[in-house]
Amino acid sequence: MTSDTRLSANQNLRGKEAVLSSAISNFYALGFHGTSMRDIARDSGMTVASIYHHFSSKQEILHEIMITVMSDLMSSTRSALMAADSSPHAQLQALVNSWILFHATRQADAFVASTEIRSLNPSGRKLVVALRDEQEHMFRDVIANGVQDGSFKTIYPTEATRAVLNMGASVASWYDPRGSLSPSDLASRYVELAFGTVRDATQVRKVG
Amino acid sequence: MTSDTRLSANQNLRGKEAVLSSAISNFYALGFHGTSMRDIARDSGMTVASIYHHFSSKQEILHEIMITVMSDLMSSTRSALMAADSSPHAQLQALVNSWILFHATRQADAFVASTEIRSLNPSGRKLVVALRDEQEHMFRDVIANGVQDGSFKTIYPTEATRAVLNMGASVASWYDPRGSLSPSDLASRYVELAFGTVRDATQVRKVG
DNA sequence: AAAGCACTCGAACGTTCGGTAGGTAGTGCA
DNA sequence: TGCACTACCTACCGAACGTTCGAGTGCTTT
Repeated sequence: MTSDTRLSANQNLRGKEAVLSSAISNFYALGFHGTSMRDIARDSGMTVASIYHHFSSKQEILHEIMITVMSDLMSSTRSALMAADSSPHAQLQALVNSWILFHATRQADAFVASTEIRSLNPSGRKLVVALRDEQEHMFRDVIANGVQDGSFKTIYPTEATRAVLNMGASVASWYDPRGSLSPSDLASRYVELAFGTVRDATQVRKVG
Repeated sequence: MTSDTRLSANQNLRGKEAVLSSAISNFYALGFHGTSMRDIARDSGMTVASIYHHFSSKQEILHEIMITVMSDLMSSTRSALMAADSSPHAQLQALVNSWILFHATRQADAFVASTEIRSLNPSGRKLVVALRDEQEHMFRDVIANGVQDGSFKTIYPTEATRAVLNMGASVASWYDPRGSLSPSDLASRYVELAFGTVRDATQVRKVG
């Protein structure tokens, strides 16, 4: 019943999960290097020494967060893609929709995953960059297919891909869930923006 | 003549400028909290104590960098806007073009300015956020004008504005100047992407 | 020649950092 | 009852942190 108003919802978690939750909210607010083990300990209701029972280093905490979040993101978009029918239009819609939903509903996770890649050590970075590249390929392939079958008209598919990915990722840094726009409303707007960048002239053709 | 290959081009600078240059390349690579005063000192060819003759704190170094870069960015876009003719189409083109040129040619500056806002103390942050808001208004006004006079067809001008700003800002984090695409080539492609998000159907109309 | 000033330095300050040694309480199982 | 194991603790470590001090050094102005 009694709850102290802390950084975020780490209250009822125990052990590893409490550490991860606290670490994410601290990394989100202060960055990896701006967060101390004492910060993480305080918000997880543990001592620093206890954290080292679950993790061998601060770096390992970041590593686990990054891998988890990137994997979740990948499986979200992948399953959205598989649920969609095979037209490039439907596929891009599904991808962008799930991409925005993720970045709007798991803001801290997504923000940390995209900004703290440089704080990983070389081996961890290599792994995470590979995951990110795989993710980018998913979008690029769908857009390339759409260009090939004439669904999309863009002559810059590479830049369009990156633009779609980046405009969506930025959502994590400014979206305010207390505002009037729900995550799924936002997602449908970004689907339209994405179609704009690949010049899928939905609305224009609808009129004619 | 003799030059040691260091992090970047801080070699021939003296005093304050050497400190700022070194600080920017270090903040770019390691982040504000990941950079120590000793790092900055090493790459500026000074001792730590000497830095404190020019700046009262590490925080003040960041503050000066942020204000300078944001002001430069604002005056770049402002003068591009003033040089363009008054049509929303020409004005958005001018804005996006200068926006991308800035983020592609001054990558470290732009990246630090956009990622380290949270590392500023409250008063500095307030100031920088105000500059950023003013910058956003420049874009929003041009897009709003275009919607009003029928040049642009988007029904989500607010999201389109943010998308244009964010996809452009991300350029600083991935653009490789050694690649085949020059900053101005990249800029012209992003101009097209931006028109796509506001549904200015340039190419469609050109055909008819 | 002297005084003032901008600039730089080596050497340290107190504090906080990531991480560790060693112990205690509780649980499950033989 | 005794052993192994998980989960957590108090107390502490050496190293690195941002910052300061007092002492030069070399121009410029008088």
